[in-house]
Amino acid sequence: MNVSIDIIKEKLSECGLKITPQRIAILEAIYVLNNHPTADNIITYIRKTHPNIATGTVYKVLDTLVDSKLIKKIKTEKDIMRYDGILDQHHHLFSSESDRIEDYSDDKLDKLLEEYFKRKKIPGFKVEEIKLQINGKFLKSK
Amino acid sequence: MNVSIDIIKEKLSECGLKITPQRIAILEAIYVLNNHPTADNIITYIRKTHPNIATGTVYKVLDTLVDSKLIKKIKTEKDIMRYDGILDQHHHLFSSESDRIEDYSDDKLDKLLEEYFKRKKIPGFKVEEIKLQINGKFLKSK
DNA sequence: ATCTCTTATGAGAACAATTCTTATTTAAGA
DNA sequence: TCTTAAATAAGAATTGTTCTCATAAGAGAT
Ligand SMILES: [Mn+2]
Ligand SMILES: [Mn+2]
Ligand SMILES: [Zn+2]
Ligand SMILES: [Zn+2]
Repeated sequence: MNVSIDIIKEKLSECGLKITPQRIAILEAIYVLNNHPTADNIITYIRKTHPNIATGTVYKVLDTLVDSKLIKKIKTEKDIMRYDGILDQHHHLFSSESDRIEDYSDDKLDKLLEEYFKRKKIPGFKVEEIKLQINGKFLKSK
Repeated sequence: MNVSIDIIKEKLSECGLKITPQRIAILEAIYVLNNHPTADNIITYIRKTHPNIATGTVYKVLDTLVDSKLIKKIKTEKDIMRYDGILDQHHHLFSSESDRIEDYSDDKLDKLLEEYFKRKKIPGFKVEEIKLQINGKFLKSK
């Protein structure tokens, strides 16, 4: 991902959020780190340039960004939250061997699912979003 | 769900696990509580009849049951693990307003996905399991 | 039924991720 | 520049979970 500081500022103010160095750093970290970082990944990253951002602030900002829909939380089986800066509809590949999570975009599949659920209603439930959780193994080499 | 103690014992020994009152109580609780209980839900439930099962034991047993594939963990956006005693392939409906999680089984959909991924290979990844995470709102009542 | 051995459990301390509290600082509009 | 509401730093507190270790209890062998 490649998002300039200016774009980040713009995103923040579009959401009616005050523009602070902490928020910029954290949102930028999520974009740079890309692969679904944990709060700790983000802290480690931003401390290199902003050594005095407090841990609590990072968690607070992450919450704010989630509430403002600038980022998303990812459901995992571990006691660690992970964050996603990519907002376009996509699914996730979860490694059954490691903590690796990769994006998987597939318009054709999304169409297929949309079609399917256009007919097949789920009684008593209003679908807002469908995400595939694809579990498996990544083959050799990164 | 309606599983007798005898069936539970059978399941345990099939997995080569010692049959203990704690394991029976916990597995039964998961079946009775049904809707994807937390460790705490399970503790509250079993304490009614087994007031002295230790908290640590419950977590230990849950781990064991997951390892033995008698139950499954459910990925959520919260810092609380949830467990599922239903092993047949099924998906989950996640409430965007509450912590409610309901099962959703759909053979036709599973067929469709299987078909789809028979052709469409994901490069560098070996799919083991595909689950839909269906987010939305439950409509009134229940 | 008893013995033996291994495994499971209870109690409570420890831990890691996250949240909360409070004094201080800062962004942004007036 | 002034004002004010909102954000942050620091560190304590909480929560869900894991760990440690002494004791208890399954289960196969006798
Ligand atoms: Mn935790
Ligand atoms: Mn926690
Ligand atoms: Zn993603
Ligand atoms: Zn389920």
